[in-house]
Amino acid sequence: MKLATFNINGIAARLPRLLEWLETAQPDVVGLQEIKCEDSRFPRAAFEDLGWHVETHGQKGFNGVALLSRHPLVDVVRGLPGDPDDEQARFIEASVAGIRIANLYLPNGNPQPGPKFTYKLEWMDRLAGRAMALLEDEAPVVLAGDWNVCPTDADVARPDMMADDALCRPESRAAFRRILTQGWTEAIRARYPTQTLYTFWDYQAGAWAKNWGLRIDHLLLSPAAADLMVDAGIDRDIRAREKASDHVPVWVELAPQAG
DNA sequence: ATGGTCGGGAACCGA
Repeated sequence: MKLATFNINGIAARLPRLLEWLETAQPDVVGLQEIKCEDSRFPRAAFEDLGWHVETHGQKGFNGVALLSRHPLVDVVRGLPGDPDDEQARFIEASVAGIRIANLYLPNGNPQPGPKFTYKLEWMDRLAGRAMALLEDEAPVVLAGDWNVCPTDADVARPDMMADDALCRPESRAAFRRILTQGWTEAIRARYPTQTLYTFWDYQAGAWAKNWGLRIDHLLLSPAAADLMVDAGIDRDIRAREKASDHVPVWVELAPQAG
């Protein structure tokens, strides 16, 4: 079972690139972030005609997440539990083939300090609560998404330039570590402990050409899921394509479950 | 060159 996360930065602009990548990468489940459209405007048929199951949680213009799956998606939860007043579409969760997957688009938090940074930290605190609850699940669990957190300076090409950025602030990193230490395994760092790896390159200032990247898209595995991990990777090359997203897909391959 | 690049959606905001 291959599970992936991909911030596509607008489904309307990215549909051809996304379909290409699905064809070549052959994932079983994909968490998309920044679909940037209402549910009614998501091009469901483009995926359903190819055999995908589709669940969306969108909003007009910004944010928005979706799940694509080769197998049926059941027990869908839309919105991060814990704050009924939160109107931002950043979280969708479902079960597929005995695995629970939460797909998240964590708030960016810039500029910091400020209300957006406060919202980011509140959102991470709420996510920590949901993550803790999910660890009680009998199924293997994967927390997938654009976390908008560089866990360490090794995940930042230009740490000096990013020191005051909400993606790198000690408060953001501490909140990320608090979730990790509940018992989650970060798939890419487990698979590649010391490699310099990025998942995002800004459109500005020739960041891709200079490899000024950030590693902010992560897959966190519950202990049961980590036991099943056979491989993980970052599909870096598609960043070079015309009309590419500023993020690239990150994936993990889990072995079939016993029994 | 005191900007630079995208996407959404129709003037700017978000990243």
